[in-house]
Amino acid sequence: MKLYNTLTKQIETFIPQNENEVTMYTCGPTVYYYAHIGNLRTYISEDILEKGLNYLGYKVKRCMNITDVGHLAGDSDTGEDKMMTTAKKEKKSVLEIAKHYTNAFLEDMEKLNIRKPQIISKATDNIDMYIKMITKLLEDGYAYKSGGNIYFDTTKTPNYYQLSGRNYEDLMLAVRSDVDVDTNKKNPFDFGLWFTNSKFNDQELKWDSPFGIGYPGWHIECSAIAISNLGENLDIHCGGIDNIFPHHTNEIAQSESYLGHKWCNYWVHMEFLNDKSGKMSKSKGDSKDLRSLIEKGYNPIVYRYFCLQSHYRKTLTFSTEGLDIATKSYNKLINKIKNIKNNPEGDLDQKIIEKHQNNFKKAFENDINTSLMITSLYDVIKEDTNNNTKLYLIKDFDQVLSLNLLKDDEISQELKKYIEEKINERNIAKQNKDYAKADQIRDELLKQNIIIKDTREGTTFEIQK
RNA sequence: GGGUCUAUAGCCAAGUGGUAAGGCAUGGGACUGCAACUCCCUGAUCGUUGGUUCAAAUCCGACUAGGCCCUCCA
Repeated sequence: MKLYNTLTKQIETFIPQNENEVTMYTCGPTVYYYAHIGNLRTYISEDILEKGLNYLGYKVKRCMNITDVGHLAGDSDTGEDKMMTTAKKEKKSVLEIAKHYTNAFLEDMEKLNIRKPQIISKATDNIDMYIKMITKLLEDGYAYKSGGNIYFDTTKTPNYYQLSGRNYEDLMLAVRSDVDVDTNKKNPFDFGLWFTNSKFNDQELKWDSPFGIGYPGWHIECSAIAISNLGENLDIHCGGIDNIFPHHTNEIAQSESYLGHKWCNYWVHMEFLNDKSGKMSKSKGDSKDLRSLIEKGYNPIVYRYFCLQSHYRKTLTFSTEGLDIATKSYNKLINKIKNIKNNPEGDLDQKIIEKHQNNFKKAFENDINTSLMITSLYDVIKEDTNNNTKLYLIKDFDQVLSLNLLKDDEISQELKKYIEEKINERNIAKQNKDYAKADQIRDELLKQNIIIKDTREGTTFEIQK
């Protein structure tokens, strides 16, 4: 298995610390609004990574956080807490907001066939661990108290800039003039671990701690949740590419300072979903969430298919045209599979099976080459072999792809009977050359999203989703 | 401005030194009462430009364009 590692900027052979089990941490959402489809692209890629590793025979222990403590909402220092902003707007408590959008997030995951991570942990459930870590970091001299807050001293970690590929001087040059400097910090890139004295006085959730009543900084959460759930040595840490700096950089600094040794071996970052103008994001105000796609009639699984055609380390341009094309392509694919499914025959050909499984594996092992994985699915469909062998392989691949390739349309007996009667009626009309009536029946069914198909074997139907 | 990534046909893309996979779309044909479905056929010398090499889309340099990060964001 080859994976691109942001830490070394190279494609490396993946070797987990335990032979058969992989620990995987994936940064989760901040639940102040519906997840953006760009966020969801990242989770789809992570899902493929997890299932692909399963396919190769690894057990995967995956953990994800849910951020339900606030982060700043605005770009400037007038910004307020995101969770607070929504809470005020919707006249609910911060926790009610968090609960609502956490559930919505889990529903989105389910609709996209993303497996729920084995461990999901809320930021607000881990305060004790933050306190434990911060206490030790203070004791060991990695952190300091200033102006009522606790900060991490970035000059204490020699490899602070490795992940981001920057250095102190570059960052100094890059300091933006429109953000006020926090005068409590010793060094400009130090970051807060615990705040009791925020510039923003509207943080709703606060906890008691040895450092005073306050709330945790933005980075300690992931470190603490990862370490307490997955142990001191992590195999893979995933997240969106924008997390490289500062979030993951800071995670490494605080985690390794706390642990006293290297923490995570492989850092895997997912590229963005853009539109023609560039990055799509919640803060940009274009609220492209999965719900709005479904309202427009798109199948969530088509969005998954759309994402899988591309590669996780390449920006993908989102457009409705692109999604329309993906819809056609996906429907065609499903149709082809249906034809195979309707004519099961033959004994499994182990040689063929092995050949295609190897191709599929190779595609995955090549830094998660999902578009090649899809290609190998098409290769199976085109292969000169019996249908049962094809079905076996399609089912096998779909364990990873999760595109509902073999899912049956759930249809009630009454509906089926009704449609069959209508088809029968139409065929009689056709025999009598009463095409007006035949077309009328076809249109009538179409209005109910039922599509009629005249094949050589007879007339079949399909329910449009 | 600094860092970093990307650049293959209309779109998504494979390709990791030996003369460009695949999917969708387009056009043509078969099938059909018409249509849809299905099937067959159909397209690019790889951003530009130098260089290395017997040989480059593939390696190196320059340039151009674009994305992302540098502020919470997948």
